[in-house]
Amino acid sequence: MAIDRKQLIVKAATKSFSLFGYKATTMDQVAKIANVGKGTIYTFFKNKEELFDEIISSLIKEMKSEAEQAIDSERSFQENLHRALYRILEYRMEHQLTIKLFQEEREMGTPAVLEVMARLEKEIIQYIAGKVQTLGIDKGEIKQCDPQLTAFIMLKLYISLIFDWEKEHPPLEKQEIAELLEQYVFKGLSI
Amino acid sequence: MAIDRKQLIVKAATKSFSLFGYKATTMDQVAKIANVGKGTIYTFFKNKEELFDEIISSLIKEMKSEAEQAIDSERSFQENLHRALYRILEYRMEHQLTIKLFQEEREMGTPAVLEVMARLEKEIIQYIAGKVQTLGIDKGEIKQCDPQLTAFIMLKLYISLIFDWEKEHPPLEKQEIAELLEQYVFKGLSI
DNA sequence: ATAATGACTGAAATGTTCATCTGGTCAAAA
DNA sequence: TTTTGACCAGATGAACATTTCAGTCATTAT
Repeated sequence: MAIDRKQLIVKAATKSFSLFGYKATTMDQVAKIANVGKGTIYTFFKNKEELFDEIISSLIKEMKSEAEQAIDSERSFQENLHRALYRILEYRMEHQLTIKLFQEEREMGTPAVLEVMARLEKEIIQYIAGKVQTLGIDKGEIKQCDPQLTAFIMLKLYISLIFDWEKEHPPLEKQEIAELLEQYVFKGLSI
Repeated sequence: MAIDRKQLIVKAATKSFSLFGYKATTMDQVAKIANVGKGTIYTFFKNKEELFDEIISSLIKEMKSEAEQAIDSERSFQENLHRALYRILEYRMEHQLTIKLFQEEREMGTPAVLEVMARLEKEIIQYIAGKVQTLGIDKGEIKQCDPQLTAFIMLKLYISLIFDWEKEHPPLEKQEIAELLEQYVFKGLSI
């Protein structure tokens, strides 16, 4: 069977988006890296944005899978929530694609990138909200609360503590953040 | 005695910054509104940025004064913290100058504005941290905790709940935010 | 004397022009 | 039927021209 051209294209595009960002990646460039004609890309994807979206969907899937691996049914809900959130934000800090896109969002405000980053955040909150419901509320580990709002607050809190705090102060260790989560959120939520 | 030219200039500049933002305000414009020669401005202020800084210093003073008025020694620390923070963010939403500058920060990223907004945030955190120490810790109303970190978390939490949450959901009422503060932070801090 | 002024200056921002680039198409080739 | 790259219209940005503006200082007013 012939080589899987679609996969070649996706790989090439991922590489280029990671290296140069969304805007600075040209379809000619993607075609060249993938060793296909430019027209071929358009037999698999309606346009540049759809190609981008498909890559982001994979990214989201992988992030969820990473978070899922961080969860350990032997541990408490609180520990697991911390581990999942921390894993997600670590993932964001470790991967060239998310770093580049985050930078492009702040520095250039490319609309397609803004859109996609909003979707990413929404999906993370959705995922965390699910865990708050199933691991926290359903299992009786925490009080009744709005899972959406709780997930939203948790994510914002983590982003503030990891990314904003260190703009003016020495960065917080993973352990310190876990303790803050305990101190500020769980003492209020636990039964 | 002759008219107070310095005050005229400050008033004119405040008006222009509020209406057009920092970048779009010209010194000629300020001079014209103030009915003084442009050179006169430079007898009172070294440059445009120093004039801006003086106006921001007044703004900070007024914000603190507003917050101070919201605090009522009869009430609990928790209530007072909520009232002070909410008052500060209300102030930011109500005043043309802060609205305009916030917009200029996001949309244009004018360096002088970024700088000044960072100072504003720092001063708010400093102020709140002081209240956490004197009203909370010293009076024994809450546990020992890092006042800086607590103030930082509180402010970020409030900004998220007031400004970010409503990007995707119906806005939260003042009362709801107070309850979230109670639920997520105070249950963990109170003795 | 001192205080106030606004015409002036150079640097930086902005507008304009035009050649190049790029997302997307489609007729031809494989 | 699938793949391709030459082609097109609109977007982009480099190069240059023009305007704007923060800040100065010689002159004027008090």
